[in-house]
Amino acid sequence: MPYDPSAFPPFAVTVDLVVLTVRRQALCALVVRRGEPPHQGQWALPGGFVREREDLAVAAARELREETGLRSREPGTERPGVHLEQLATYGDPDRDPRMRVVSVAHLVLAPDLPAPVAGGDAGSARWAPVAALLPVGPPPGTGAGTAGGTERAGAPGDPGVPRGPLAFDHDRILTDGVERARAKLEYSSLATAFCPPEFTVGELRRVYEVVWGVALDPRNFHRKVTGTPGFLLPSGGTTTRQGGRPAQLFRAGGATLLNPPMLRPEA
Amino acid sequence: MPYDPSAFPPFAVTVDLVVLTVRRQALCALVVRRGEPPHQGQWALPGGFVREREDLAVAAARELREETGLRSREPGTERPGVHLEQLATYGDPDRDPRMRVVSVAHLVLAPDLPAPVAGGDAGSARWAPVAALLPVGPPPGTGAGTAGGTERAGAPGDPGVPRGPLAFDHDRILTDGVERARAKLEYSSLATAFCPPEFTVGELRRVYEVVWGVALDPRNFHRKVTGTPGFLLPSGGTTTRQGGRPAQLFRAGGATLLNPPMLRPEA
DNA sequence: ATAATAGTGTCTTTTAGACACTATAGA
DNA sequence: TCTATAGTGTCTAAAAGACACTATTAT
Repeated sequence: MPYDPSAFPPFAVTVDLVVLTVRRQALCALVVRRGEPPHQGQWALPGGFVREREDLAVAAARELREETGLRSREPGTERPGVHLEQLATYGDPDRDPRMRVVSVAHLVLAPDLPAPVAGGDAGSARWAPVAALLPVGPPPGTGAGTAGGTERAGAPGDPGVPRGPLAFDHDRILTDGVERARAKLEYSSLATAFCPPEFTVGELRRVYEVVWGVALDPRNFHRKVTGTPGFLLPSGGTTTRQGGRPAQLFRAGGATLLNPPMLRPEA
Repeated sequence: MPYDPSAFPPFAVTVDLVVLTVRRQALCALVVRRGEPPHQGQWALPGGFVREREDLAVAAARELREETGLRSREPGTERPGVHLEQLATYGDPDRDPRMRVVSVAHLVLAPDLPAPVAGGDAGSARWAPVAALLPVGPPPGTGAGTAGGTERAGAPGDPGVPRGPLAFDHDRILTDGVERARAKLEYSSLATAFCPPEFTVGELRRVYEVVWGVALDPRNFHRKVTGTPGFLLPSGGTTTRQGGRPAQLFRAGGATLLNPPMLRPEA
C-alpha cells in the first residue's frame, strides 16, 4: 500500500450527467453540443471537472445548476426538487484522447419543464428523445398500443433533433442511466420524480408507459398505485387537464420503496 | 467546458474491494490490517492505486489477485471464477487526510475457500464476520430460527477476530456492498457465486439464509429454485456431505436474471 | 348524442407461504 | 431404532391480469 504522493499517477475527475425527463410522450435526455475537438459538433452529456475540495454529489448538483438551471433541492420550498443519484464510474484509459479522465456519472430525473432549459453557461443544452440518441438502445419493448416511447423523428424539416452517436463513451453512460431508471421504477416510487408536484394517476401511468415503452392497463394500474401504502397522497384537488372525467390530484407519498413492486410486463 | 490540462485539480484514483464470502454460517468480508498511519492498526478493505493506463475493472481484478490470490476469471477453466462488479465511488474531499483520493469501490463475491486467503503482498488479509465489523449494520433481520447471520464473537480467548470500525470511510463502503449483495440475491442468480462449482439446493439455501439473516422454508425454497428456468443445471451426481438423504448436485445455469425473483421475507 | 378519461367490481390465473408426508442416508 | 436432510404434494392467501361496467367531463 504505497501512499507516497509522488508514486501515484495523476487523474482528472469529472462528473457527467444523465438528465432524463418525459415530454411529449417520449423519454428525453439533456444533451449539449460540443464546440471544440474532440468530437466537435457532436452531442454530449453535460458535465465538468470536480473541484479541488468538492464532494462528488456536490459537483454533480453544481453542474446541473450551471448547465440547466435545475436544482437538486429547492431551498426553502416544499418542492422535493429533482432526483439525483450516483450512477457509475467510467475510467477506460482511452475514453478521452487528451488525458486520463475518470468520470463519475450521475443520474437525474426531472419533471417536464414549462420553460425550456435555460439559465446555464452552456447555452446549447437541449432535450432530445432517447430513441433518437440510441437508435438500437436497450429495447423499449416497441410497445404495441398507445405507448409513445419510440418516437424517432421530428418533422422532416426540423433541423435540430439531436441524434447520436454521442461523444466519448456517452452512449454507454446514457444507456446505463436509462436502464437504471427503468429498473428503479419497478421497486421504488421514483416515477413521481418525473411528475410535477401535483399529478393524476393517469399522468403517473404515462410516465411508466413512456419509460418502459409498454402499454399498461389503466384500471389495474390505478388500483395498484392507489393501493400501495405511502406511494400517493391525495392532495384534495381535482383536474380536468387531461380531458374526460375530472381526476383526483396526488402528491408523492413518503414511501421510497414499493412493496409489492410494480413489475414490468414481459411478453 | 474548460479542458485546459493545467486547469483541473489532480486526484489520486484508487480501487477498494468489498470481498464477501459465506463461511462457518456467517457472511464474511476480507480485511487487511493497516501497518502505517493514518488509522494504523485498524482494519481496512483491500485496495490500491489505479495505474497509469489501467481500466477500473482491470485494476480491481489486479488488486484482488495481488492481495488475495483470487482470480476474477480463471483462464482456460470451466470455473466461472468469482463475481466482480463495480459498486460505487467515494470522493469526499476529507476521506483521506493525506490527499485527495477518489476511490472506485468494487464488489466481489467468492465461494468459501478451502485454503486461507494467501499468495498476496498483503500478508495480513483475513476473513472477518461482517457482523463483527458492522455491529449496528443494515439489519440482518436477527433471523429467528436456524440462520446464523449474527454470529458476533469468537471464543473469548480468540485474539484475532477483526472488529470495526474500519479505517477511512470503509464502514460505509462495506455497508453499501453488503446491501448490494443482499438486494441482488433477490432478482439475480448471484447466490451461486458464493457456492463451489457443484452444490446442493440446501447449500444454496444456506447462502440465502446467511446473507439475508433469515430462515427460509427448505421445501418452498427447493420448489422455487428448481422451478426457475435457467437457474440450476443438474450435474448428475449426488452428495451426502450434509448428512441425511443424498442430495442432487447442481451447477449454476445460464440465467443471470431471476424471473420471478426470490423476494426477501419482510415480517 | 359521442368521445375521452377516471374509477370500481369481479373473475381467473399465478405465485407465495404453511405444512403434511415420503425418501434415504448415518449413528 | 432415531435423527438429519432431501424432496413432493396439497391447501390457502395474496397478487397479477383481463375486462365489464359506471362516472363525469368536453364537444
